[in-house]
Amino acid sequence: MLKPLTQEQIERIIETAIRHFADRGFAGANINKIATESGVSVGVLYKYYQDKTGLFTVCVQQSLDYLDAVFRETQAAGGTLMEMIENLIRRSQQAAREHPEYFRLYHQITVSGAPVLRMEAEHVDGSGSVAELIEGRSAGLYRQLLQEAKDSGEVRGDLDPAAFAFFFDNLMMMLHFAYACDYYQERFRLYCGEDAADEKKDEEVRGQLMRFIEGAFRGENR
Amino acid sequence: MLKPLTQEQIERIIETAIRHFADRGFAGANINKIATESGVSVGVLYKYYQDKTGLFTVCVQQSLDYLDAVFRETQAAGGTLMEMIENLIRRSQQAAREHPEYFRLYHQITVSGAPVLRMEAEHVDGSGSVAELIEGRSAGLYRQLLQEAKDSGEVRGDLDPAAFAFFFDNLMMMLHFAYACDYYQERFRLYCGEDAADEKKDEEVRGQLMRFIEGAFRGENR
Amino acid sequence: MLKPLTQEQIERIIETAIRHFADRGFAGANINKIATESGVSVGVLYKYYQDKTGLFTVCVQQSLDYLDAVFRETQAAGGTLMEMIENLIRRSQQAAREHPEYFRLYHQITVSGAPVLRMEAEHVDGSGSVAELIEGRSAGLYRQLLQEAKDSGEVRGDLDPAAFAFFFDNLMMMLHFAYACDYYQERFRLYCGEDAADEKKDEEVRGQLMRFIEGAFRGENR
Amino acid sequence: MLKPLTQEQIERIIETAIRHFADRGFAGANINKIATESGVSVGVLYKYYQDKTGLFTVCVQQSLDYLDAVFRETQAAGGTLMEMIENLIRRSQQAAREHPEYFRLYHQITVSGAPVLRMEAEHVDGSGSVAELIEGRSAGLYRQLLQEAKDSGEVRGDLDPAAFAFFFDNLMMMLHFAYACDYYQERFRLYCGEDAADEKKDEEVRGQLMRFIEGAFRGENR
DNA sequence: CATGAATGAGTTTTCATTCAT
DNA sequence: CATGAATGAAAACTCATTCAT
Repeated sequence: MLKPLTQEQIERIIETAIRHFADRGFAGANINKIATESGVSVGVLYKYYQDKTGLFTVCVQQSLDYLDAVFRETQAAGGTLMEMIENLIRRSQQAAREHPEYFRLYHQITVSGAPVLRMEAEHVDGSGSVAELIEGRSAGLYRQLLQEAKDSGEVRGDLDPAAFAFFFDNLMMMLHFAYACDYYQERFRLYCGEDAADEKKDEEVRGQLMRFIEGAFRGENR
Repeated sequence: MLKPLTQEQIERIIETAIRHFADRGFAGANINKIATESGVSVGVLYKYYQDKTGLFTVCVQQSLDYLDAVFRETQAAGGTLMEMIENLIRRSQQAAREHPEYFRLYHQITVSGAPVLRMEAEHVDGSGSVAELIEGRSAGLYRQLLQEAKDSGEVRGDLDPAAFAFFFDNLMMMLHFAYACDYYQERFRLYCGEDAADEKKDEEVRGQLMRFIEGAFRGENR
Repeated sequence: MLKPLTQEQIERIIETAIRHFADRGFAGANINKIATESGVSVGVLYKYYQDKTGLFTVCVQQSLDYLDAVFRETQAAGGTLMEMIENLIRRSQQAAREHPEYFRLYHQITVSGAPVLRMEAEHVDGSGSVAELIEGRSAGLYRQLLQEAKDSGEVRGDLDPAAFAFFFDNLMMMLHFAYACDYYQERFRLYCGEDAADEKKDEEVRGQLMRFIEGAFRGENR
Repeated sequence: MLKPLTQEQIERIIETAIRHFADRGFAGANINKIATESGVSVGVLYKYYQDKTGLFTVCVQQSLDYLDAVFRETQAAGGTLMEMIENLIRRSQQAAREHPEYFRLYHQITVSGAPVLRMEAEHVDGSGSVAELIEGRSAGLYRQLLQEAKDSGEVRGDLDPAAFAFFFDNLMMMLHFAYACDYYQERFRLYCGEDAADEKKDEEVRGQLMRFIEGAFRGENR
C-alpha cells in the first residue's frame, strides 16, 4: 500500500527546509539535516523532490505564495492609493515579524549563486525571467495604480508610473528585509535606534514612511 | 629565491576571488578554482590569506573601500543637499556599471550564512556590529545633512532625520543592486523597461529618482 | 535500506585502524587508507566515528580493554604475591605474542604528540589524567599487594610499596614492549640473544625475571 | 664566497629540531617551522640535511651522543658495581631534568612509525640494527660488569648476566622516561605521589631504586 | 514502497620539497 | 651560494545522492 506523506509531514519538511535555506543559503544548507530535523528519511525527500534545487524551489514557491497572499489581501481591501499603501506597510510589518523566514528566503534568491529556480510560470506571458514570475504582479499593479492616481490628479503629474512604482517597491522590499534579515535589521537599528525594529515603534516607522512616500508621490506642485 | 607575487598577481587573485565570491557566495565559491583561475597555486592563497574566510574578508574590504571612496568623493564635492544627492546617484550609476562585482559582493554579506567578517574597526566607537562598520559613516552623514536641511528649512519640518536618512539610503542601496545584481536588474527592467539599466537611460532614471526623493524630502507643506 | 555494517565489518575497521595507528602513530596513519583497507568508504568512518581522534580513541580503548582483561584474569586467579607475578608474566608473554598490536598501540599513546584521548573515566575519582585512567587500577593493586606482603613479612620491611610497585610495573611494561614493539624487541635480542623473544625461551626469561623480582622484593635482610 | 653556517647556527637548528621532533614526533614536526624558529631558511636546511629524515637522524644522533656521554662519564668514574649504578641513577636524574628533550627524542625513535634512521655504525660489527647501534655499548658493558660481579661473588650466582643486564637497563630506561616524558611522568606521580618527580625527592627515589636493584642482584642466597 | 546506511567525489587545508632570483 | 616564496600532492572531512533491504 502506498503510504504517501501526510500533509502535516510535508508541511514540516518545507517548514524545516525553509528555515535552513533561509538561514544558511542554498549552498550552506544540508539535505540530510533537513530530513532528520523533519522526521523523515532522505529517501522520501528524493522521492518527493528531484534534488536539492527542487526542494529549494518548492520552499521558495511557498514563501512567495505567502508574500503574495499578504499582497493580495491588501489589494483586496481596496481603498485609496494612500490607504492601500498604509495597509501594505502595516501588513508587511506584521508578516515580517510573524514569518521572517519567508522574507529571508526571498532575500536568498536575490543573491547570485542561488540555483536557477525551476518555477512554472502561471501565465507564460513574458520573458520567463525569475524576477518576472515573482515580481510581475506587483510591478503591474503598482504601475497601474500610479497611472490611475496620476490621471485622477491624486499624485503629481510629472511622475513616471514605472519608475515611481519601482522606487516604491524598493522601499517595501527594504522594509521587509529590515524586519526579517539580520544584516538589514542591524542597519535599521543603526539608522533609527536600537528599538527601531520593536513592535511598539511600528506605528511611528509606518508614519514616517507614509510621509516619505506621500511626499514623493504628491510632490510639491500637485 | 622565487619572486614574490607581483602587485599585479595579488590584484589578480583578489579580482578573481571577488568575482567568485560575488557570483557564488561564500559557501559556493571554491578556493582551488580561485587559485587556478588566478594563475597561482593553492599554497599561495594560504600563504597570503589565513583561510577562506580571511580571503573573503580581504575581498569585502577592498569592495567596501571602493564603495566608500565613491561616497567620500561625492561628499567632498559638496553642494546643496539636492546637489549632493544627484551627484551621489550619478556616481553610483557609474560605479555600479564599472565595478558591479563590488556591489554584488557587498550584497553577499547582507545574506544570512555569510561568514563573520574579521574586520578591524577604524574607530571603535560603537557596538562593533558589522553593519555599523560598513554603514556607520553614511548613516551619520545622512542624518546630519537632513537635520541641517531641516533646520534651514530646505526640507520639510515634520520629517524624522533618522528615518528619512534610512529610507533614502534604502533607495540608494536598491539602486546599486539594480545596476549590479542580476536579480535586481531583471526586476528593474521588469518595472522600467528592458533598457532601464542601459547607460543611455541613466539620466532619465536619475531624474525620476531625484523627483521622488525631492518630493519625499520637501513634502507638500514646506 | 542498505545493510548497516555487520559486527564483522566494524571489527575489521577497528582491527585495521589499530594496526595502522600502532604501526604509524596517530599523525602517520591515514584515514582514507584505513577505510580502503577495511573495505568500506571514508564516509562510513565518519558516520561511526566523529573524526580521526575519535577513531583513535576507540582503538585505544579496545586495546586497553584487552590489556585490562589480561590483568584482571590474572588477578582473579589469585595466589601468593609471587604466584600472581609469575602468572602475570606468563600471561603477558602470551598476550603480547598473540596481540602485539594492542601493546604497540598502548605504546603509541605514551608518546608526546599523541592526541588527547576522549576517554570516559569509569570512576571519576581523581585528577582525570590519561595515565590515571589507564594505569590507576594496576597502580592501586600493586601497591596494596606489596603493602600486605610487607605486613605479612613476605617481602622486605624496608621497601616503599609505592616505589617498588612502580619499579615492578616498569619491568612489566618493558616486558610487554620487548615482545610487541620492534625497537624493544631488537633491543631484547641484543641483550639476551637472537632467540630471546622466541616462544621456546619464554620459560627461561620468565624464570630469570622472577628471580630478579623476587630478589628485589625479598632483599637480603628479610 | 662560501658562507657556511656558523657552529652556533647549526646548534640552534638542531636544538630547535630536537625540541620539535621530541614534542610532536617525526610525522607531527614541521620543517618550515623548525627553519623559521631556528632563524635560517628552509633552503639551507635542505642544503645541510638531505630531507626531513636526514635532519631527524642528526637530531637523534646528537641526543644519543649526550646520553652516551652521561653513560661514559659514569663508567669512567669507576667504583664497585653498586657505586656505578648509584652514580648512573644520579646522573640520569640530573640529565633527564636538564635535557628532557634528548630523552623524549630517544623515546620517539622507539615508536613504530619513526623513520628508518640513516645512522652510520661506528663499529660495523653486528647485525646493523638500530637498537644495536644505540644500545650496543651499554648492553655489552652491563653484561660484562654483571659477569665480573658474579665471578667475584658480588652478586648472586644464579643470575643470567644477559637477562639481568636487560632488566636493569629496562629500569634505567623507564626512569629516564619518568623524568622526561609527559605520560611516564604522570604515571610516575600516580604511583609515587604528586611530588615524585620533584628534585627534592630524587635522593629518596634513588634510594628505593638502589634497594630494589641491590636486592635483585644480590638475591637471598649469595 | 520507504528507509537511511553507504558511497565517493569534491572541498578545504597543510607542508615537504623545489628552484628562480 | 642562500633565500624563502611557490608548488602541488596528500590528507581530513562533508554531504548530495543512490540503492539494497
